[in-house]
Amino acid sequence: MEPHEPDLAAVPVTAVLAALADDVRLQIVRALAEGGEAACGSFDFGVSKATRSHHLKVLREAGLTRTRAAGTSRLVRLRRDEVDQRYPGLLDAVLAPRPPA
Amino acid sequence: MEPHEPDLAAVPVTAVLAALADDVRLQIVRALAEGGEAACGSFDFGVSKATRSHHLKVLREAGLTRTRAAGTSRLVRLRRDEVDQRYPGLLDAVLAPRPPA
DNA sequence: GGTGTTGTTCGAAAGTTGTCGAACAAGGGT
DNA sequence: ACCCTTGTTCGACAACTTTCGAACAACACC
Repeated sequence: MEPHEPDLAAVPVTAVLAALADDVRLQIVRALAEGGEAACGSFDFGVSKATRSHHLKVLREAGLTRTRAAGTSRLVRLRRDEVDQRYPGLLDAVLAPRPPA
Repeated sequence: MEPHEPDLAAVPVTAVLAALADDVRLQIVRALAEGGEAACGSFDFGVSKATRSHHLKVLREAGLTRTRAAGTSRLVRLRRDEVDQRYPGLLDAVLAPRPPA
């Protein structure tokens, strides 16, 4: 089955925000923003692979990432341009390094 | 008891995003961004007053709004400057009118 | 004091989410 | 063919969210 990667315009804002409103997922997005394309397995943030797979699905279905198969792996990348076009400044605001709490 | 209005720097990004990731709350924020200070009761988005009170609490505790008493009412306002300082572009990105889905 | 308006808090119900282990599927090696 | 690696899916469970009505608190006004 083809992965479900909706047009960003078809995803409600609240779904995009909800996708970003999780610590694990935010770390994944941060890693993708810095490192470009990466395999699912490279996101080891202390959760099981089932959980990781779930989070990647949430990001994908929120229109934030794309996934393509590559051998036994799957490579994930951020849909940066599209997100920036529809929500200019959002990723910058969310991912920017911030003064410590 | 004084309303709990944390310093924005003390609120995790994910909590801010989660606060915005709800339809009712986003409508409230939108109304505040356009109309300035407003009484709680002015946000009639088809939910009961108990629910409305809950959502305003979430926004307040995410550091997004301030509330002050005024007679029998409570006036709510967006902490726009502070939010813009800590998350430059976030509110603009989220509240901007968007091309229809 | 009593009455009405405005909000908050409580308790409960329904739904959603994050998490896991186990089972499964698809590829690449040897 | 066999196994190992990499991910996805399933079923379950706990925790959190959204929502409501009802009860309560605070204030204003007659």
